Amino acid sequence: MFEEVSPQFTFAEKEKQTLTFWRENNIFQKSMDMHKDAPPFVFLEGPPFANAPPGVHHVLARIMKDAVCRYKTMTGHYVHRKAGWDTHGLPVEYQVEKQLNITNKAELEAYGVQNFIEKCKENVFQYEQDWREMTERIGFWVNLDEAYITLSNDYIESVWWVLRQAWDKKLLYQGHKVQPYCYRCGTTLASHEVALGYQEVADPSIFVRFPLKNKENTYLLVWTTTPWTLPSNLAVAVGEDYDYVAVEDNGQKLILAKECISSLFDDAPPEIIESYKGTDLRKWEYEPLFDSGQHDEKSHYIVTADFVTTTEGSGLVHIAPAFGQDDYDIGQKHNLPFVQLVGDDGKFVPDVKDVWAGEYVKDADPMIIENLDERGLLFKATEYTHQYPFCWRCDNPLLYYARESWFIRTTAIRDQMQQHNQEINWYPEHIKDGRFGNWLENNIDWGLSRERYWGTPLPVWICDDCGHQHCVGSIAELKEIGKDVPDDIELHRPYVDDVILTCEKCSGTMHRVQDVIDCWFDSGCAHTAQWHYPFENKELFERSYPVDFISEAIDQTRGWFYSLLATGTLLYDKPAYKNCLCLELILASDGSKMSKSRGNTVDPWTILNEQGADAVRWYLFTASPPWTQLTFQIEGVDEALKKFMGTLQNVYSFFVMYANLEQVDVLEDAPPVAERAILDTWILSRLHTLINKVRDDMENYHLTNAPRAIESFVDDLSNWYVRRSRDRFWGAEAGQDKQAAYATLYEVLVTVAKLAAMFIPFLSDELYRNLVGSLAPDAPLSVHLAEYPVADSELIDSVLERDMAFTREVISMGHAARNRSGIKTRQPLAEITLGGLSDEEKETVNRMASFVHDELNIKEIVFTEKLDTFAQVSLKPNFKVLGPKYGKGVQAIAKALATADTMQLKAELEANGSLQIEALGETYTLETSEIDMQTQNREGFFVEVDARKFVALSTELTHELVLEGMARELVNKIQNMRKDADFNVSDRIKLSVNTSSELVMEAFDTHRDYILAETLTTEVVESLGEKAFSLDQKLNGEPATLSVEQV
RNA sequence: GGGCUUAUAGCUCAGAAGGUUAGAGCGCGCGCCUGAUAAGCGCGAGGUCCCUGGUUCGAUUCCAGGUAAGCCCA
Repeated sequence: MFEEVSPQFTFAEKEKQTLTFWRENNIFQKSMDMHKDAPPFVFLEGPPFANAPPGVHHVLARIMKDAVCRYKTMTGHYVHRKAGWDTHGLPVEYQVEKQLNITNKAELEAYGVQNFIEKCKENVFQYEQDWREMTERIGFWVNLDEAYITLSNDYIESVWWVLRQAWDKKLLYQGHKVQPYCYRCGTTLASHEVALGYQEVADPSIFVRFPLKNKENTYLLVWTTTPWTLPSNLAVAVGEDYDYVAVEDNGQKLILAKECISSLFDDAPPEIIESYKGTDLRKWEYEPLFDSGQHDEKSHYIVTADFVTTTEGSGLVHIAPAFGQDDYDIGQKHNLPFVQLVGDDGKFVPDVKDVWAGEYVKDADPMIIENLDERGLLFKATEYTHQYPFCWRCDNPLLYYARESWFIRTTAIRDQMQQHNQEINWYPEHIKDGRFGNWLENNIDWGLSRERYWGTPLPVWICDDCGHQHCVGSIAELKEIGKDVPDDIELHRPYVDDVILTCEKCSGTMHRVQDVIDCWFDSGCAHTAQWHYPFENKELFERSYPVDFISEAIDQTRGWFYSLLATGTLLYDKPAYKNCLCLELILASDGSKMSKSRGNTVDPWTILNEQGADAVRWYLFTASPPWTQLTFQIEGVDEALKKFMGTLQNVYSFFVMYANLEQVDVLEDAPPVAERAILDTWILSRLHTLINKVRDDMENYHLTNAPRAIESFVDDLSNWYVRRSRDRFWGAEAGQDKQAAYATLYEVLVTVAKLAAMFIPFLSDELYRNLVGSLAPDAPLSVHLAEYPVADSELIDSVLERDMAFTREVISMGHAARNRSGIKTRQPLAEITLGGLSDEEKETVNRMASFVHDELNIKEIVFTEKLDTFAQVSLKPNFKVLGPKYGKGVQAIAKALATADTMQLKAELEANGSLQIEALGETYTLETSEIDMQTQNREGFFVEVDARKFVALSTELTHELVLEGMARELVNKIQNMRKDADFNVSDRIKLSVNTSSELVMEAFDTHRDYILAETLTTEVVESLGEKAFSLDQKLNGEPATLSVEQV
């Protein structure tokens, strides 16, 4: 006996019971342990931040990971699932600053770095409990208790080791990086913060004459909107392919882009004296406008650059490498000196001898403009309105500013990274050579350092005396060479800042650089640091690198996908991962981005509590491929629940209900498949085809096609197999066919539970445990400990599947014809006529005739060749065949066929196997295979026509048919009364029929046995007492009073 | 401004190595069935396959250029 399936339940409630079962029986752990010695499939969890509650997009990522890991487990792999947490970085610092009402570094230092760091540690795990609960509730199996945490000493030590490897390979260096910097807060800003603070402002827009060397009275006309950067000018950039001219202006020669003339000389166009290409100007030298100091490197000459435009300005761009990324890159490329005349405080340094020394740069703008004007170098000064970033905290304008930074020289390993990228399987594939490939191609060195507090400290110490630098690679080394290092040193600021080393060169005192590192470097070391390699777990690490599978959202191309690959390449010269499933964003139901500020986010808990985890999982798996954007619709979750899970649940409860009621032993006496009914062999064939399909999709990480195929199978199972087999389960006598039906449905349900286990782990397990656990106590406890199904090719009969599909198509057309005729299905009809079928198709219909009879309630199937009596016939060329053969002629043939006498051509074709037709003065001979015969609807609503066949209904009713229809009407009415009266399905009844209609009486007498059997009537009586359930009915228009009562 | 992606029915999505009647589910309308009831089934009405050019006998599909949306970068 199976456990009864109660009709009163919610999936969400049942899922909670399943969670308890898993927990109490350690199913997750067992599913890993049982494969301890199996080939490993290595999964690496991208560590989330737990300082905000999880959202639906996290649910998406987690179930994708889960499905792959579960699948791999069930197909016999050892899948270790270690969780991880990302913990360092600016977002945490800002949250803490906000809490403490700290607005700049000075306030923070005053509060105390140590206190601050302790607050950060608390903040990081603020929502850990939420994450744990969500993770468990959605059925994401990952081991949270052995999670790697990027703030742990072990993790940091491994990251230090990685940095040391880079150092030893000369890939870690100090340089400059242009960053948006707030002089008031004393900090650089991350890009997303910059995006917060754009405002429209008016800045000066000036055109300056730069006197050329060796060309008398000739000036470059240079544009800038930041006069304060002019003292740091070191070059002028032009566009390589632009046209430049020298024009005559008040006795001077000015050089500018030809296209800019009109915007700069509105009144009278000046005379053009000479013309050049951008490349011609290259290396021309000019006199510095201001004293920028003495340098070894050459400076103040023209270079070419691709960012120069002529839509604004003059086509000549002033370059100050200290203030702008483009400028900085130019400086690097041309080996310009580095001139930084502005200090951390946003003011000109005292070295500047001009009047603006010590002035805040923006305040110095007018002074500089005035100075240029006095010297006759100012051509034009106006204002320029544009978007400029301001500090989102203090509202001061940001300065783009080259700051001392530490870099990883990723450009040195770019070729290897590109090569490794080619070895990675990307899903979807276009990421490889698209977004990710492009990113690698344009790779620049990784700006690693952050002038902040909460992060992995950069383990570089510098000698105060001689400037010697040393990178520490382990705690042991730190203790060995550091002075008085506490035994339990914590590798965070401010604790490591206190460690002092002795310089090996000059015995001087070495202090650590103040920076921490980019937290993307932390998570990028996960493949190594999660094991505390190389200090521990050597073997484990070696077995786990590269990892088989990672999956995160697409924004990680520049984030984790990149950082893993970069560190992996740097350390081991191997790709860090083999398969990467790249997820897209989830949009809100209105198609816009989900964000807290818009208030259109979806709280996963609402859904988990109402519809449950399986429903939301199924929705996310099937709605669209995870790499396309999904517009999240709650209705979609409902649909998944009703459409798919409801259907599966119904089939399951149908099976359990009747198996228990009929006391069938499904495992005993199961007949060999070959001896089962055609429906059984058909559904088993479909099942095994499905197994192949699902496995194939899963091997290719297509997590959408697989469940979609399962859904379509379950639909067939319910709406064809069970529907057509219903009476085999409860009407038939015990015997081989009944056994076959039960055995088949049992096998199918158990297999579907296994097939779908990685998508709907809860419902699958419930089905499995009841169906298998009840009968086979030795079987695995849970579906998640079972082996994944393997297709038996012996059971696959593709011809049968095709034939069944064809039969259902014919039946569907029959339904349509019945609909048109308006005669309800309960009324039997004498015959249907089928036309346009090939001999093979006729044979198929004959073989499947019983389905057609039962579904359409007709007595006979007739075939006809006379298409034209029922449908309009037209002939068209088979374009696919004739197109390549005749080219242009094919259109003429089509025209000729359309205008010719169709019936005559058809006769010719049938007689000769070919026909002749004239088109464009040529005669073409066309074989049967080169012609498409198409049918269209002719008058009359009882015929259903598709492209090449039709189904016609005979609507004439004989007296016998009317009686039979009335008998079925009686059965229908009585069944409804049974239901209305709340009888059990197996209750036997007494029945009385009182009617003045002779037709009803005759039908009742004629079909008495049938009616009694269908309605479980054991006794027909004249009348029933008051207890009986009684109703006046109209039966096909005839009056009758029916009464029923339980025996 | 650059790169990548997407655009098919009211909504969510399939699809076609280019072939002349483009599919499904939901929703809507009509009907059926009910010994599966959080029911179920059938049928129907819904489409310039984003736009403009090009290649081709033939383009919604391939190419180019737009437009719109999203992400990333500047």
